[in-house]
Amino acid sequence: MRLNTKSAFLQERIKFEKHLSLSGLQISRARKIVFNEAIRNHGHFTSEELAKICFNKNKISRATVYRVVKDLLESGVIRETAFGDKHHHYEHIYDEKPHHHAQCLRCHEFIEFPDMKEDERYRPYLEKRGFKILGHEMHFYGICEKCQNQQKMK
Amino acid sequence: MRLNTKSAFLQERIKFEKHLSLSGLQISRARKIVFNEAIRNHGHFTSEELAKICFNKNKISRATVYRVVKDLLESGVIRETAFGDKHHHYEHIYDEKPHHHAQCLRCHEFIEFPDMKEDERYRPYLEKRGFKILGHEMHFYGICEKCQNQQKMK
DNA sequence: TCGCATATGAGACACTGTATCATAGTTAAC
DNA sequence: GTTAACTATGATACAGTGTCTCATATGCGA
Repeated sequence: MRLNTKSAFLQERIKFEKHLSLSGLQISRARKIVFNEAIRNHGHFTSEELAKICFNKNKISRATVYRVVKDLLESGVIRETAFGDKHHHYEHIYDEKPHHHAQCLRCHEFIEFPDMKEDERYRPYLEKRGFKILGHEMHFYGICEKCQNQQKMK
Repeated sequence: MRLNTKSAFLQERIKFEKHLSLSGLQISRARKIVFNEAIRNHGHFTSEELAKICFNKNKISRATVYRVVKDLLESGVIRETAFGDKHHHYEHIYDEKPHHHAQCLRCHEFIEFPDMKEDERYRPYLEKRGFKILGHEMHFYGICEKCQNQQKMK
């Protein structure tokens, strides 16, 4: 964990609250709780998982959690990771180094690798078309080392 | 459209049929029809859209289309685009220039932009870890121009 | 504190993708 | 061409995810 963890957390909260007020939304109890649980979670999570946690701890309803997840996404506090199964996966950005994912088509395991800022060359193209970029992900797919070896053994 | 369109189409069909026979699957009427409709479609499509087309034209049932889409995926004729709304999106690979996608979080519309080969710098990193890369996609998300304007009008 | 706009919870709902199973179609051997 | 064995199909039911509705509760500016 980095030294600036506390202030990074605060920055995220400020980012979120700023987004809310700019959008005419309230800083309600439910939004605070869902925000905290999303930040507390240090892996990937789905809306359903977050909803279960928030309901068990604080009786926040499923519908509300789904609604707040959208706010978190739009504020840039969490991002959607580009997975292929039928759930939406998210991860928070706070205290994380920018990274991308490579996924094995057989075992569906992930490899994370650092962001090398290669996206910068794409930005002008999208911004010229009026697209407001909130995030990006480089998504590789293929076969991981383990699965390649298993195939050889057959 | 490129000059080699016809032969490229044939190659795709051979690729598909080869996959089927290697997997012990039959080259049935339904599989031929779904293959043709997937190739005919020159944008993104979801299983549901494909199912509607195949049912209206040829009375192929929804369940069958979903099953054939899996075959098409595994044979490499179509690929899943790494997207986040609740449908799976596919596009066929035949006759397409490499490109990536940006998606609006509100209206879910896509912008396509050309591949600038920025992924090349990531390859050594993944290959060093034994990951066999079969493809990649750069995925941007944000708010499109139209949706930004709609927010302002409120 | 009051009044109004926004948020919430509970449940119903729509939709996607999968499973089941009886029937139909395909293939290969003869 | 027939037959037998296997695979594919269609119809339907089902589970799970995410959205919508609406009555009630809460937050916020005056």
